[in-house]
Amino acid sequence: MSTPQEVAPISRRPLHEEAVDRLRDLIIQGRLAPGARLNERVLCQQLGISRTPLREAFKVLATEGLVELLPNRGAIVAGLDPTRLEQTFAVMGALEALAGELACGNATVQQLDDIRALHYEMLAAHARGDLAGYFRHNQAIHLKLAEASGNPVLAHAYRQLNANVRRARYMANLSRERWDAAVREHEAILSALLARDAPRLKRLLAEHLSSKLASVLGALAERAVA
Amino acid sequence: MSTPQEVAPISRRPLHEEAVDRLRDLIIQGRLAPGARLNERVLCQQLGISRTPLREAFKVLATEGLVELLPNRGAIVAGLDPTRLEQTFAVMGALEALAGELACGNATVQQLDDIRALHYEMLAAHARGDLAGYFRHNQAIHLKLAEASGNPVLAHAYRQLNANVRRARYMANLSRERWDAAVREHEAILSALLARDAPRLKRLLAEHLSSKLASVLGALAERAVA
DNA sequence: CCACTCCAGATTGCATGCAAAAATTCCATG
DNA sequence: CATGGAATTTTTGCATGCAATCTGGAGTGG
Repeated sequence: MSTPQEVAPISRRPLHEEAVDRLRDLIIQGRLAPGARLNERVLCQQLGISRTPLREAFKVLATEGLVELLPNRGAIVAGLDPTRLEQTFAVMGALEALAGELACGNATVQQLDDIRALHYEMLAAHARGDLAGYFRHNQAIHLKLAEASGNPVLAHAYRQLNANVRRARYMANLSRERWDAAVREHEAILSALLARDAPRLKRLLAEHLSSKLASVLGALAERAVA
Repeated sequence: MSTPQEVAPISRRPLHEEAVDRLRDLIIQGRLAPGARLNERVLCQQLGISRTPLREAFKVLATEGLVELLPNRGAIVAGLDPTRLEQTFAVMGALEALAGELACGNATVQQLDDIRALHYEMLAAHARGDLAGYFRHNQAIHLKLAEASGNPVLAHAYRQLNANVRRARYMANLSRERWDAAVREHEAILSALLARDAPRLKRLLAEHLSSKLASVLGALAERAVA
């Protein structure tokens, strides 16, 4: 067996990839608000690149559903209405259920250990009241779970949908109660995963997702009023 | 209710979109074989466009998983190995199950009628022995089912994964037996959908997909040997 | 006061140019 | 004859230029 990844680690990334990652982060973090116009010249200067790679990045982000391309009128950050968010959660639910089921059968011990480690780091962030750190580790856990399914197609689809969920997350401030509850849910999820108890894991993941949706929608509604 | 689509039908599409569609069709139909190098200059001439929109199309197709970008070395058509295909089918299964369930609840009478009409057109193609026409209507039915879920996010994810399945379909010649069986399966699926019997529909869709996978894998293996 | 037209500036879509990287050819050498 | 490597050609990555389109506003007529 060869090691195809290791042979060429010294490679400068193309500018358009860098641009995609930078812009995606900006959108997810809400620093580029939904509906905001993406002026090519301005972004070119801010990113220090020319229009060609930037426009390529727009096309990629449009395919991912994070920006909307208006022909002859440029690009805007895609909107994020509650309806669309609910629809996204419904699909995420189906994917996460499958991921959990497969992970119970396919996850390596190494992967379970990784997830366990991330779980404790997440608990640490929670104890510290470090919301950003909590989000980061939380995301990492869910992503690792998708990867532990052993199905890269599934993991890829999950990651792509997840971008819009993360966006909502950044907008919606977590209440302390909901935060504590989420941590408890994660405890149960981890325990089911480590026991490789697929039916229980699927149920817990569905409940967790449903609580998350309710929380995000609630916070989003508050923000809409304010 | 307004008719937002009707207001601006007279719009020339951007060249890069046209290029994406053309290239995607070429890849799905196998006219651009897996692993084939995509030379920019050659394709520019064939499509009659310049390199800029073509390169933008490459980025989009790479995000869709149909082409692979090799930094500084151009683009190639993504490979299509049986493992990856199985993984894709697993995800499709989860999505189709959800789509079927939602469609039973949400499909409009109009949508059901559309699907029924497509079904009979598919039967006509089958009777005629018109394989291409059969595939086309078959695809349309599955896509309409995803749309009838009322969840556009789901429909979009389904469509994207479907590209690679269609690719395999084009490569794998259907046996007469399998073709007849598929038609019978579709009869049952349609009946369950019209009865809005979600549990039965989900089961039938899963069986149908599983048969399809077996058929495609079998044909692919034969081709690999030959 | 409103609506409508037309013009100037700004912005996008696409083509092309140029430098860097890769592929290929060709020749020299063991 | 195989092999290594340097020069040449090809190809890619990015920047920029130009034409088409859009936006905003001033001016005119209703």
